[in-house]
Amino acid sequence: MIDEARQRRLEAQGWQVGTADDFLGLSAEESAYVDLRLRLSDALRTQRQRQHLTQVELARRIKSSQSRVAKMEAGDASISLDLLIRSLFALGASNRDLAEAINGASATVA
Amino acid sequence: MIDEARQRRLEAQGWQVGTADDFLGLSAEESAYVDLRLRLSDALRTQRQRQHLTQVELARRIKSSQSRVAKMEAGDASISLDLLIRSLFALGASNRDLAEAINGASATVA
DNA sequence: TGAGGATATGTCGAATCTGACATATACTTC
DNA sequence: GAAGTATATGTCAGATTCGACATATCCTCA
Repeated sequence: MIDEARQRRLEAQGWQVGTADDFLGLSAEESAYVDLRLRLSDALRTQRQRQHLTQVELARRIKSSQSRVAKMEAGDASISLDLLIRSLFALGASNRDLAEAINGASATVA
Repeated sequence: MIDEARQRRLEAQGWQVGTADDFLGLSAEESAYVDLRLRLSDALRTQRQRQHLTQVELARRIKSSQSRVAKMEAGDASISLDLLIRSLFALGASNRDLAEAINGASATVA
């Protein structure tokens, strides 16, 4: 079942999903927001790997740490959209690239 | 001169631009980031007005305050992309809408 | 003129996010 | 299986962003 896998991934990333408001109870805004984060996470990892950079190298470039980069790519809840988007720009992404990452292929799990 | 007007707007919004690194010295990442914020600000105001909502009403909807909404629309530096994007979603924006706001008409001043 | 609604600006303590670091796990290559 | 390299996870103090509130400015209409 798709939703189970997705819920597991979301919960692993620190989203409170399973309690009072069951997963399917996420409001449209909430799920749009979470989905956006996953898309950007994926885009970040893809771009970094495409450029043959290690997490350490990217971290240095954005004046952050390897652990932050790992968390960005994992979709960790402690990472802001600001940091994700700044990082994509640091990898040379344009507005067009960003728009494509947001609007392109689904970030859905499984 | 375009850049003067833009610099004034940026400085008014709290970006440190005029000191050591002159405006034209903003790195590609920095100006992409600032430009993105302006685009989202504009999109937010446009969408709010299109829906005939006051700042107070939007604030209530996103569980924030009128002053935050005003600052969002002003491109104030104390506002995160997270809040801006969450607000757009709260106004019913889709990923496609968001992508268009990011990739569409320039947010350049004057 | 002035009352009322909408928006702008400044400030605050609380909440969230940050970089850094330590440490763990995973995968090669020897 | 040790050493080396890459990535993942947990924690923390300091920085940033938050909602809320007070207050100011700007319109419009009577």
